[in-house]
Amino acid sequence: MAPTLDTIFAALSDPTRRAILSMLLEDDMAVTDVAEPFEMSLAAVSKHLVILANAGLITQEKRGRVKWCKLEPDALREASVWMQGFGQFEPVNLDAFERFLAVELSDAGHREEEE
Amino acid sequence: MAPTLDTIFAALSDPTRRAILSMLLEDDMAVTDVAEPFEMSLAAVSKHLVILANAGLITQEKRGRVKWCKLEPDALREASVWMQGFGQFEPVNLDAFERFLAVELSDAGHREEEE
DNA sequence: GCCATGGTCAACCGTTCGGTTGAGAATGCC
DNA sequence: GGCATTCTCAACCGAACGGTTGACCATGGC
Repeated sequence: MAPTLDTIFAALSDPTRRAILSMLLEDDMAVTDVAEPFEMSLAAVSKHLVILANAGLITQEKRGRVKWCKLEPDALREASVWMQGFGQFEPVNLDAFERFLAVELSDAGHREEEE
Repeated sequence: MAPTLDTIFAALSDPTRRAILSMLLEDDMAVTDVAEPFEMSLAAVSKHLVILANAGLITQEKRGRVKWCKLEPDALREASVWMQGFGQFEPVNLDAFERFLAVELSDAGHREEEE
């Protein structure tokens, strides 16, 4: 499948997949190792990895019986460029990034109601 | 509903909703006017607008019997900041932005197969 | 008051999504 | 060869998604 904005944003919309991307920031990993911290089956994680690969966000390379997963930030750039059109974002704010990453990893989604 | 990375990226994953955002770049619009160019019911577009509003990407304000939709780029900034962690993106490349926007608006998703 | 306009709600429908389980292919080890 | 390890495939399941239609409020114009 070809990466498109559809597939990229859809891939990013799932917290498990974003967590996987965060893990791959540190280093390349085998599928089994990616799956280890998650409370779901290996098959489920394998499917998530396929979705990330179809979106172009990772690549997978098989060496022996181990399949290595590698982050591919270029696809994110495509989506980022699209988003840039909507707000003249100021240059990267790494403080804010770490803040959001922390929220994300410690179970996001629990904020006050709005409207 | 509170905007989260989940809801923001999910909202952005649909081409109709991205097209709506592009339209709202130019000016605020009434729901009926937003719906006009799409080949789907008003109710369907209204649902899309609710999803965009829940993601914090737009706000809706009712004046008289007309409900005005307004782009809210701040939510995009949140997602953008998250993405920045994955690639040290160089400063905005507007040529690339226009290229992708053109692809998007002229019916995206028809590229060659990959792997 | 009456009617047209603007928009949402509720019910429904087919498809996709995120997960499970069980089987099985491919590789590495001894 | 035989067995454990790594990973995918296929079938299934319930929930969510993207759309429809029809009923229905609420507002504005006359």
